[in-house]
Amino acid sequence: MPKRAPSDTSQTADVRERIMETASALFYEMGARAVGVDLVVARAGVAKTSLYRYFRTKDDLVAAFLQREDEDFWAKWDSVAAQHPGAPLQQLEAHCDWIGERLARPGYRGCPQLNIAAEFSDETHPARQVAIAHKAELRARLESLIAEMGIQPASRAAGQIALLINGAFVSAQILEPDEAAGLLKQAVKAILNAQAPKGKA
Amino acid sequence: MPKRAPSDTSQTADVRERIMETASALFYEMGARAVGVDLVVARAGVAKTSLYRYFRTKDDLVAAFLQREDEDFWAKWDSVAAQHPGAPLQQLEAHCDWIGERLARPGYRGCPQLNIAAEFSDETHPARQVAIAHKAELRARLESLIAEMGIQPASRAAGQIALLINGAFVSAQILEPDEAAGLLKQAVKAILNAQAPKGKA
DNA sequence: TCTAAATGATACAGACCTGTCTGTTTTACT
DNA sequence: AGTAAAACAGACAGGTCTGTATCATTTAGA
Repeated sequence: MPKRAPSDTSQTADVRERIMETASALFYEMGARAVGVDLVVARAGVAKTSLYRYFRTKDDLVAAFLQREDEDFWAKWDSVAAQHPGAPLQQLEAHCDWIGERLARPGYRGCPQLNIAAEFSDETHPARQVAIAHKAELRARLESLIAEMGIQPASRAAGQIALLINGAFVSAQILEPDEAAGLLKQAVKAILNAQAPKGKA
Repeated sequence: MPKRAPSDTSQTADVRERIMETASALFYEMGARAVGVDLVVARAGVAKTSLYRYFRTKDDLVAAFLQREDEDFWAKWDSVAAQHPGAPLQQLEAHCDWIGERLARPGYRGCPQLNIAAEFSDETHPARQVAIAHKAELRARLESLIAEMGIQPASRAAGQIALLINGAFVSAQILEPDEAAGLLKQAVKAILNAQAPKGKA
């Protein structure tokens, strides 16, 4: 008596992919430490042996979750940037817009990278490496955008805006979420205007 | 054979206080979920029964930890503010200074309130209430400082600076820590100048 | 000094966790 | 159709966790 018809519809999805999706949702919603592998496999409708075939340990699964979030984030970033080619200021504003949009989503619970970094203090944890790389990448992308605007030193303004973005991530769940979006955008403008040699806001 | 002489020196400290101090250090350093009560009592040199006499559950101990951090934070805030009576701008700058100093301390691992909020997703968790109240208090204090400066609307600039401060907290452990301090201070100035009707930076 | 409260030491219950093992069933490919 | 890989199902080991129960010991006050 199989619990599900063998060639059921819609469950043709890769087993690995189903595990990833379920684990991602659970880890983000409840925190990685609060979610056991038994819950993941139960929710995913998958055997525990399958999980451990694709992921050596639970820590690896957590790292894979962050890696996936990282890729999704930059894919979105790239697609938004592509809508304003050669216009760094418009790009930055557009990024603030979609990021701000996410902050106001129901169930928003902060930046996954920051949350996992808060949960796992061990510097050598595989997921922490992903988080650090992610934040370095954010910093680098902001810096090149700002350099494109002709603002000097680009590193300083980029760092300030990185502070603002990370601050918006963590503040959205503590303060009113829809407020953070507006604050972020206004503050970014203020930072840019303060540093710009030729202010053309 | 008692492991410690009964009236030993320096251990006359309250049992409850010894538990609080040990738990605070461990929770902050490793994360509350990663620290078991057995580790706390072992480090504190205290019986588990004593812990459960003063704290009904571990969650209560976590909440007490955050409460204590909250009180220490505002005590420091008040003492710094008292050094610049009637000078809100100097106060805000001084706050940026000591906060920036903390970010660069060895072993800095972010804002305890934000870390615990990231670890415990349950909205009803007692510690989460403390964290939310703490961040609301930060926002309120910033707002009154900025209103004192004559900047309108105070709420907006306060929100932007709250974003910056929270961003500095979480970014310090990801980026270079001593950099965050400078970025914070510069960015706060930029925000103030952008909003001030009469800029006297 | 006597007594009551506080503390210590430790075992324990019950639950949960990660990761493995075994054996069966389903899928996919030839 | 036949075969090998993949997936399922479920038990299980070994550990950790929270919270309680038991009993000895120490402290503090009358």
